[in-house]
Amino acid sequence: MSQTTSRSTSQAVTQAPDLRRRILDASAALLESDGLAALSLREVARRAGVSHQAPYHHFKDRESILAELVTEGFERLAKRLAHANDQAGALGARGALLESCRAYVGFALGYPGLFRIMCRPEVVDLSRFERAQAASDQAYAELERMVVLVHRRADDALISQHWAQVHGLACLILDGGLGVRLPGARARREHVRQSLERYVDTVLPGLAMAR
Amino acid sequence: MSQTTSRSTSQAVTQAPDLRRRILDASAALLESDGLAALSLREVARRAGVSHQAPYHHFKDRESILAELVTEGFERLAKRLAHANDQAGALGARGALLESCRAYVGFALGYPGLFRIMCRPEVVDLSRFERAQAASDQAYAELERMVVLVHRRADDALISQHWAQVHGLACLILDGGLGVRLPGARARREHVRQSLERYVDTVLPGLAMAR
DNA sequence: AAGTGTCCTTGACAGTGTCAAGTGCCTTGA
DNA sequence: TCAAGGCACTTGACACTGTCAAGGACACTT
Repeated sequence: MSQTTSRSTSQAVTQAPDLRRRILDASAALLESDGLAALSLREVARRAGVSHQAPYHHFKDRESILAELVTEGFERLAKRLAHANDQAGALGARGALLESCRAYVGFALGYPGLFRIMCRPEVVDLSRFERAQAASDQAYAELERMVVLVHRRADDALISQHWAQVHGLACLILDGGLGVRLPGARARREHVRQSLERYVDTVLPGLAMAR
Repeated sequence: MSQTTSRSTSQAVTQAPDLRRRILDASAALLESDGLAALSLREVARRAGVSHQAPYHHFKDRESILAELVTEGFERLAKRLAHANDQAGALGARGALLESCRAYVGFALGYPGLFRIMCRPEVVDLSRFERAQAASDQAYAELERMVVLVHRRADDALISQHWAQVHGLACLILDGGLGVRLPGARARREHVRQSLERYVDTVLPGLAMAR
């Protein structure tokens, strides 16, 4: 009991300062390694080395844990998109747009398990979680900023078109038929590169020639 | 025995000729009304008026039931896409492309529960179900046919771009932030119309002016 | 020293998917 | 006509899940 209860061993220091954080980390790890179906509260508790009820002291229910992961995911995504936007001065509109697309798809392919629950309302209902919704809105705002940057105006249909393009590509590679048709990470990356460049050249035909 | 078995009550005639079909129908209904989370084999069996193990005589497991629904879904989607392609002669490339996009998104919005499981590999792994995979390939082939029809060549990046556009729009309205930002079926339909027209005019700028 | 709140444990319950075994009815073969 | 066998389904059990309820150890206040 000296290990688990009294947090005085070096092991405890490295792995168990904050159970809440440990639960989130174990959940994220399980999500990426074994998928959503394998992510049960009890398994998470087991991996965190606590009883099956311990997580309930830090989260209301299973969905709340996933909502926290989703929130962090949207925040990271928003940051990446913002970074791309900020490079518009250095890279120009075309370069920044391409960078933004890469950021979105790259995030999805980098954290497939996380990205999936970020867009599955039956898993996490964003309207139930204010912070998650806010983080999602923040990511949307960055997409909008990019569209304004490129097209010089904010048009809902334009934003949708842009968002759908990157989101669709991400989903299709992750979950849809494109992933099956592109075996290997290298083939995927190459395909993403080509598809995104073609997209950028489609919406910015003028800039395409000048590059 | 005049009917299938000796369930000779009038009720049986109307509701119980084929348990396999009844299970599929109950599953589909549950999927659309209460969502995937509510779709349990036992609830389906209850609604079909049989014991919780009866479905296992017709399907290997839960995933097999969903795979059958997914198969039928892809077949219906492929048929709709084929119909749009076939109208290219009458409507021209632009009209047919628009019709194809509408078919895809319309299908997704018309059967949201079904469309979701069609693109969730953690729910139904297509590679496990030959017929489902074939139906999916059939739908892909129709998308490819449309791209060839419009661009006069088959280019993987072009197909991805097109597919991502319609798929992304469907997913975002169904599951992502776009649905939240578009309350009401009317607003959604209008938004879809605008986004798709803008997309079509983007990939076919020449035809856009001549319309 | 007593009380109080925090963090965690143990125990229980209903619900799930699935395996194993049993039951009633229809068809078939002689 | 009647026994044999198979088909369609039922009953029962198991391990697993999320969640509710209650208890128990410990630190802090007063």
